[in-house]
Amino acid sequence: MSARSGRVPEVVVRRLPVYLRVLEELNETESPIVSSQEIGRLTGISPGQVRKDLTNFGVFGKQGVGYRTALLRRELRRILGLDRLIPVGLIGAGHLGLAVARYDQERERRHPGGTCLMAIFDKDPQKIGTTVGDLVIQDVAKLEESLLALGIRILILAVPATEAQALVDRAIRLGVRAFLNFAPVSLKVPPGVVVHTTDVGLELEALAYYA
Amino acid sequence: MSARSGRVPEVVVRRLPVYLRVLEELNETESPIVSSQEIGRLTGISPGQVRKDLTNFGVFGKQGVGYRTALLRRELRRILGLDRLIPVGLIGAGHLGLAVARYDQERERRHPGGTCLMAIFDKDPQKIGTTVGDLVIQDVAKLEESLLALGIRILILAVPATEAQALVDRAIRLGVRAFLNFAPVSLKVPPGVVVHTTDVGLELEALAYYA
DNA sequence: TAGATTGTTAATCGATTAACAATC
DNA sequence: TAGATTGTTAATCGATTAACAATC
Repeated sequence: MSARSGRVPEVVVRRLPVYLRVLEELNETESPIVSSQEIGRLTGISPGQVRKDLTNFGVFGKQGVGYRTALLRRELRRILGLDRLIPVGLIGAGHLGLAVARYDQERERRHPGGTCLMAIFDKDPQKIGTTVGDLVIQDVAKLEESLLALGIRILILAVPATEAQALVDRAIRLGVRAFLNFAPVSLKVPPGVVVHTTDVGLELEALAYYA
Repeated sequence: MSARSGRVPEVVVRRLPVYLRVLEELNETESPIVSSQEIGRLTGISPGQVRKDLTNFGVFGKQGVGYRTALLRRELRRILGLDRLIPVGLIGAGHLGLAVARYDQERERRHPGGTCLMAIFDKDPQKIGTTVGDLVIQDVAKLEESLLALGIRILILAVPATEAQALVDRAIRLGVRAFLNFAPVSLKVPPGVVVHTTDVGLELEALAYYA
């Protein structure tokens, strides 16, 4: 989880998709306008926080009125870069990797646009060539050429802990700067590269404290 | 992600399993003693932070020397409650649920003790009765009696967003106070109940900002 | 206009870092 | 003892909250 050079705190960037989600769920006709209070109620984030977060990126509301739902939704998509196709790759077609792939394909079906899973890699010859949805699992040996050909900009890692670092290093060399890591290992990356790690083991052990 | 009444910040509790992991990976004979500097190097957390976090729970080191590896490991397990069996349940035997179950069974095989997945629930009659490792998938209709019988204290949710809140409410009524939620929805829980949500969709959208 | 809600500043809160006395 | 490292306090940093002027 490396900080990026930019000026907007990561904690703010992580809240933007939460705002976007409630805006996507709001009915356009019923709620053409939405207030920071309403967004706060739907997300559990304070209205002041919502307004402060948004002002990091510009002025989107009208005083005394609120935010135009459609406009704010569009702006958030633009800020996050989701107004364009963002090709995503996945390495590791084990149980977890396949689950994430299917989960994401379903998510894309419901909310098209933005991130799009475009390649799955594995090193197991038994898996290479088989399909997941409309994707064919590729040999990870061809990672470099495939990442470049598809313009992959986010890479999901669902591989054993021992293999994750080497794969990240290879992908960074090709210009990938954003990783979602499911391997139970903390990855070393240079400044400007962001890694979000989701580690079920660590989560359970932290929850044990409260259980 | 609700705050707990206790005095130790959640951000500290979340670092404890990270410390524990490096202590478990350290070779006892090679490193009978470990310094905060070494822990810091292995985790990417500053040595001062390591010491400060630990002093929330007591005095475990020796000035001028460091921490006895075995002792600190044992103390961290005790602090987190991992010195006793913590029964864990899982609802949802879809792709993601099954992947998490298998991932966790593998984790337990390698590091026995502490959290232990003891029940899997689903509502699909086709899945009920089938096995995952040595666990038989149970009917979620029997959630209440099974949670009580097994003494489940952490519940993992791998169900559709629409079903998560109702299931959390049922489990809270039975005394479950810790949840690991994979459903793409923010759950409302009373004070004293902790929910850690892992949402692949939100993660990807936040990463899009950096991609 | 009166009422409402934003954008923004100032105050508060909390976490991290720096630094060092204690002490092994 | 001399060197090293903890435990702890003070200083810094950053994020959240409160409050309100601007203005629709």
